[in-house]
Amino acid sequence: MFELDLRSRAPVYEQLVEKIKELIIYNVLKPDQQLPAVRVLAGELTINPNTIQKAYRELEHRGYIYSVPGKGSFVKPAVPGNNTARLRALEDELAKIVSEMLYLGVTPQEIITRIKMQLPEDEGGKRDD
Amino acid sequence: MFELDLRSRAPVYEQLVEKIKELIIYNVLKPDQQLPAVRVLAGELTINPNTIQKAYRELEHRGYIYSVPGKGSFVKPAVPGNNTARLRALEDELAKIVSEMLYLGVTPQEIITRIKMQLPEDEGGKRDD
Amino acid sequence: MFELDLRSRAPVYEQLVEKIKELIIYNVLKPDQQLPAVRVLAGELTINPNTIQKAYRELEHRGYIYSVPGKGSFVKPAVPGNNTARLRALEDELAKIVSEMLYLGVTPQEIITRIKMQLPEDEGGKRDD
Amino acid sequence: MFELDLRSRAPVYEQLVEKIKELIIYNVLKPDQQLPAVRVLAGELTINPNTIQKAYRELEHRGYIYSVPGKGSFVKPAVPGNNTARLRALEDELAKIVSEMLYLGVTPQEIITRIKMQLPEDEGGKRDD
DNA sequence: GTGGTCTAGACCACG
DNA sequence: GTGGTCTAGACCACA
Repeated sequence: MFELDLRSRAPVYEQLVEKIKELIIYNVLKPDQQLPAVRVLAGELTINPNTIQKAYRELEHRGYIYSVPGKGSFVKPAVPGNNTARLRALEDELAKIVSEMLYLGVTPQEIITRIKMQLPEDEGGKRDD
Repeated sequence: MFELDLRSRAPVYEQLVEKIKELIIYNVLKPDQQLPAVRVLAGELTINPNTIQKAYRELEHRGYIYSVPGKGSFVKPAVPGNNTARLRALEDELAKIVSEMLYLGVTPQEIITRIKMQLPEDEGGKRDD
Repeated sequence: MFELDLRSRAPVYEQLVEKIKELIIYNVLKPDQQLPAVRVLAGELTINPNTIQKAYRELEHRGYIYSVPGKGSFVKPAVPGNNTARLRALEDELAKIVSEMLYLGVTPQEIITRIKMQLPEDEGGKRDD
Repeated sequence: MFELDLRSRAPVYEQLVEKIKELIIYNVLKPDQQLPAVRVLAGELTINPNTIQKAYRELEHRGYIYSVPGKGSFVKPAVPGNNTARLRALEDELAKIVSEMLYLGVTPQEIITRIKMQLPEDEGGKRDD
């Protein structure tokens, strides 16, 4: 499914949160799809089940998944317009990154160009699903 | 100068690093400008001088400031074109943020518009110095 | 493991950095081998654990080791071809040393001979691992 | 005569010692040649005369210059065969550098080649004087 | 048990 | 007066 870097300073559970969050954002894990069971994933990654559980708990807390007791954990569908707080945080981060690129000497045109490369075409603007 | 969140999970010295880095990137602290003395800043923020020093040393390692023993700590002028590694990291972060904004329902046009608002105008677009 | 000179002008943590770096370079400490725990080494050398940690962090910054919180500190395998800056610095040092040897009356042949003695043989010249 | 980096972490007097030592080693300052007077050099470099004096004292201590009270400081001629201690130290440094180059992936042939480039021709082996 | 953070307080070198 | 070093000792997160 993905790989962990056990040498990283980042705690394993944090890496898990980030990886799974990415899979959700990139639409690899679809809305309402079930996540691997804690013990299964723990077996595959050969890490402690408690660590998986901590990651799932954190993802639930951040609003990316929901858990049904006795059933498992599932991807929570994004509700457009209901995440103004998160969006504001993202804009702050984006502002910081853009500022740092300017500070490092990247021209405004360059920045726009690089961002456009990461966006889907204007016509339709479909994501891969 | 700025505020710290002593209850945050992030270490105090890391918060310091981030805050000061922002002040440098946003050009509030100009190149070669002297930073507050270790003991002075420690007094203002009511934290231990060692913590300030740890932050300053970290900033020095990351290339944002330089410290001269007996003289003080100063903002290091950026050297354009000498930070390819940092730029690659920034692009990765940027890609992740853009993806998450798309995931949350922001349209590509919106994203471009908001970024352009943060860029200086092409004609005479100097930053505040 | 090694000895420190507490009366030296060089800070204790710097001496530690140099000694450990040597052990890594001379392949006494092998890649991914675990270093002594901070508290253990502090006990053996009868110096403060914070001083050890400062040395370890410095070694991490310089790319010789990596530390995983809760796990320990380990020797970082060298990545050939990714250290042009360090290599340039080494060549400068080398030039200075060679010049001083010439100044002190050592002949060029002597210098070459002594260096060759330190190099592994071309055929089967493996270092001790 | 030369330049100092007032932004460097290295103390000014240490930089002076290194620079002057280099000038002697590279034979720019010839044996028994008089060094600039303390106050003159202090004026040229716009630093404190005490700093110059400290550097001169250090150079005298290390055997590179000698001072005649009331006359000034002069370059001390090197006496071949009378510096075994210094030579041993240089060989240690050289061994360390060679080891680090090997560690960083430079081949033995490369190392020999680079050192030979810094040596005068075998025939005669004259230095620029 | 590991590395990491933080404090309180002393001492040093530099200019 | 500046940054830097070091100690002693407490507490925390992670796995």
